[in-house]
Amino acid sequence: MNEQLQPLKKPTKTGKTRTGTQDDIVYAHIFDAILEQRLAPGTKLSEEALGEIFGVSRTIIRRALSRLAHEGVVLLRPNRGAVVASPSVEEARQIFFARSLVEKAITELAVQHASDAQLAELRQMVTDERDCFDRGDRGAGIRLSGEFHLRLAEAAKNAPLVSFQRSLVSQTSLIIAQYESGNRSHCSYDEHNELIDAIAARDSDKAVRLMMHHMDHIDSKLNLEEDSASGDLHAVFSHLGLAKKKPRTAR
Amino acid sequence: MNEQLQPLKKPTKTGKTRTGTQDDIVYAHIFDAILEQRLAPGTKLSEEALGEIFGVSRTIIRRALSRLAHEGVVLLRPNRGAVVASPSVEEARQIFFARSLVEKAITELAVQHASDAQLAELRQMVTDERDCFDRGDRGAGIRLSGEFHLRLAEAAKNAPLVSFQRSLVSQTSLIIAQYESGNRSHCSYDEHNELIDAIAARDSDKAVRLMMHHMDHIDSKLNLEEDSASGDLHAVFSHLGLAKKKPRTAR
DNA sequence: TATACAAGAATTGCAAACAATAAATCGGTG
DNA sequence: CACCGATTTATTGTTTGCAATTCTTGTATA
Repeated sequence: MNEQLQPLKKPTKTGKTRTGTQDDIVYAHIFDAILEQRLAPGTKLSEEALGEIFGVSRTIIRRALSRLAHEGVVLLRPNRGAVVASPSVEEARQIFFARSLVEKAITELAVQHASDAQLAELRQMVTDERDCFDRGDRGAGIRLSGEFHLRLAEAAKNAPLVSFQRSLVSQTSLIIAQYESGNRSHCSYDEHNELIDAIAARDSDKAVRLMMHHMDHIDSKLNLEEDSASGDLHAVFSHLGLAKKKPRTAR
Repeated sequence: MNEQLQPLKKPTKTGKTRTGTQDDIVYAHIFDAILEQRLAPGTKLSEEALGEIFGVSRTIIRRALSRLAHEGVVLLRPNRGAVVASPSVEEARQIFFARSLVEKAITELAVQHASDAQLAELRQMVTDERDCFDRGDRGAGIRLSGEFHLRLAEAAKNAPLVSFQRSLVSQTSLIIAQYESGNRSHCSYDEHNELIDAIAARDSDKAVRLMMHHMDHIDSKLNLEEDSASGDLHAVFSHLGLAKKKPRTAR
């Protein structure tokens, strides 16, 4: 009577077998679902529904949602529940700016501090990433691409930057899933490999240059110029210019 | 019977009258107490005790502690409760590195985007800060000094950076409270004023130079070289050299 | 005397019940 | 027929109680 449908294993395909607390497991499941776009931006995340799905109480769900909100992939409106975040173009720009800043610093630090073991692990991740795209699993590919940057941050050995990077990568993945233009060739694993080479050679200038180019590359793949179809109805129909102003002149 | 001892007003002396949800109120109270060093690093934060103090349930306390843990001012150990964080020297270095990075970017952005109203508000904050130090309220001074940098980040108009800055400023305040050397003349409100002048003049180079100097100044006021008294008993008494090695040679 | 073990106490983790708030539907009215 | 308001419903916010884990302290033994 106490047994769950399934004792809630973590879904990550990356070999993370760490069987964390329920909290972490639910968090990871929702997180992955969002980043793999199985949960579209704007989707409402009902506490009760999620609790039933995962076989846990709302307390757990609530905490997981709180963590996700902290990372910016979930929007938590008071008394109105949680929805999958849908970054606006302006927010996307801000995130990219911050991320470029952080990636530059991380690259410089990684050149100084990355161990050979960490570099080997990064290479393995690039391989996994390529496999995903070859297999056609675009969602997992995007997620692994993000995890690559997160691991690189860990190699930089600066805890606050890692934490910030985690948030930025999550949101970036969301943006990519939301704004990426048609061609799916954003798969940048070769750029990742070049980057590892430069870091392994301890060539700071080259590594930074590659990273910046990589960022520009990702950015250029998105169509952030005009608002693509968003959930904002007002924005969608604003060009019609037939907004019904409330007839009451003063109140 | 439902009435509280005091309906939990926010403690901030900065005029933030926004009466948020209970969650926010408790969060702000603990936050300020830590930053003003009324709660020393290492202090255990019992959920039940705090709940009784604030007149709310453990649930609220728990959430507040979770937020504080996210910002790094509280350490949340599973099944072991929460304690006020006590950053190590290495952690302090990492935080300062990240913060210098972020402050530089924020300064550049603030030069571009800060409105006159925001600059006026910043000047007011510096005045308040000076008043605090004149009044001898060191704790509040440290906190206001941090809030100045947070407001400056808001003037930069980049939400992710603001969020990160909030975390960094909190931890920096904790570090200052923990590691500041004797002389209390760290009060850097004049440097803050100079900084505002440069930003108001839209002189990016000068503003950045002043900010970097300001960071170095704060850094130099700390004695991060040797571990000062921490909660680690082993470290405190290590010089005595009478550590009892466990007699068992192998096990 | 020091170590190992065990029982007790205290504290956190979790879940279900209760209360409050916002959305939605239905009915009334100009 | 459109618009405004009250009731109903659904969902979130909060409290309380129970279960599980950990820390402490006391006791026995080598």
